[in-house]
Amino acid sequence: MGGPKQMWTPKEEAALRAGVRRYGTGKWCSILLHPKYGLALKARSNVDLKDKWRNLSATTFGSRKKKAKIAFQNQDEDDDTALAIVAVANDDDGGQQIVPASPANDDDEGLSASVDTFILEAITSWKKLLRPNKKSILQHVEEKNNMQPDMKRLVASRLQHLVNVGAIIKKNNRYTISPTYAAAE
Amino acid sequence: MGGPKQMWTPKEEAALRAGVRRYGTGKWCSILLHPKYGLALKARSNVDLKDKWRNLSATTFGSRKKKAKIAFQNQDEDDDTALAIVAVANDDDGGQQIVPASPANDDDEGLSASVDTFILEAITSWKKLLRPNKKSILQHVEEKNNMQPDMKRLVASRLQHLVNVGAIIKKNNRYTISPTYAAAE
DNA sequence: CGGTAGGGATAGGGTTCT
DNA sequence: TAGAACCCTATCCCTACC
Repeated sequence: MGGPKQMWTPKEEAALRAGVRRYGTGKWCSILLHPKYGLALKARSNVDLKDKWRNLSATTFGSRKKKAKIAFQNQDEDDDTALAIVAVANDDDGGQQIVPASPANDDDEGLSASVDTFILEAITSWKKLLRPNKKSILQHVEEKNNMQPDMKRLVASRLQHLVNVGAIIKKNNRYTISPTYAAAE
Repeated sequence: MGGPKQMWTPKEEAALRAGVRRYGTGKWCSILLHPKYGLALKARSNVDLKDKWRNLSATTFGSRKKKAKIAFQNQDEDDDTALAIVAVANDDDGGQQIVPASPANDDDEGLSASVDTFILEAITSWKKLLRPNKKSILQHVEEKNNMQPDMKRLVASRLQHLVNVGAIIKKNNRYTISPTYAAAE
């Protein structure tokens, strides 16, 4: 049987989110039949999709005590309220428009969103004392998102963007989550 | 609640080993449902069993620090001089067939079972003479079971499992049938 | 029989205590 | 520092219900 545990890749998550956007929840087989999403999710079953969606929902709306990354994952309807990152995170096949400051934005949907997520994740999950610098963040993102050689530029770009929108703060070349966002708690 | 730490007693460990021998790893609830083992382990949860088994495995085999996968691929030669813990208690529940539930690959349960048989066979046939080391056992199994290049890994894996379970004892890189286990047969 | 929802079990990483 | 016990939760599995 399959190995130990198949962790979901950012790409798969993106495909799932986009699929739910299009077909709604509970249409797992429909999502798998979609040419694009189905391709990205070819290693997953309908039950897998169901389980993963349950997870995403739980971490998004559930306990706010943990990692801040949960605050930046959004999926359902509009309500792209307080968090700027949310707007970026919601891309799907439906004609998108926002996608700010995305230099290397190609076909790959969800890439910027994933990068943003990982950047925030890197910052929030950093061990107590040290705050990550750009290199540390890049390393984290590359681990999570094993891909593209352009990743360096993309991370730098998204990092700058997140600072610009006030999601994170840069100080002495090190980054922290903006108190405003942390306050969302 | 959950006062201090509840250290595992030898009796509990024995029950766990016997349970794994009967049901295999990853069947923690099954072990707890067993009338006898469950009784001895009534203070433990399925997760406790899983955690304890992980600890036992870790201390029984390599205290090699690196990645488990690397260690797994490197176990060509004998190297570890660990003394297998054999606290196997009164597992008089009748001679149980050695069950599958291999740690690494459980692609074929019957295969693991037969490998176990050959391993035990190899050890017993050596009994009068020298106690076999891993290489000797591998050779025996390969003769009996002409096949797969994966056999090396499989034998090593099953060997570890049998030690874990208390069926055989490893000492100075050589193996013997556990007295307790031999008695049960 | 195929798909879904939900409960529950497991695996593996983290954390805490000694 | 390491090891044992325990916690957290993503993933996987099982069953009932259409």
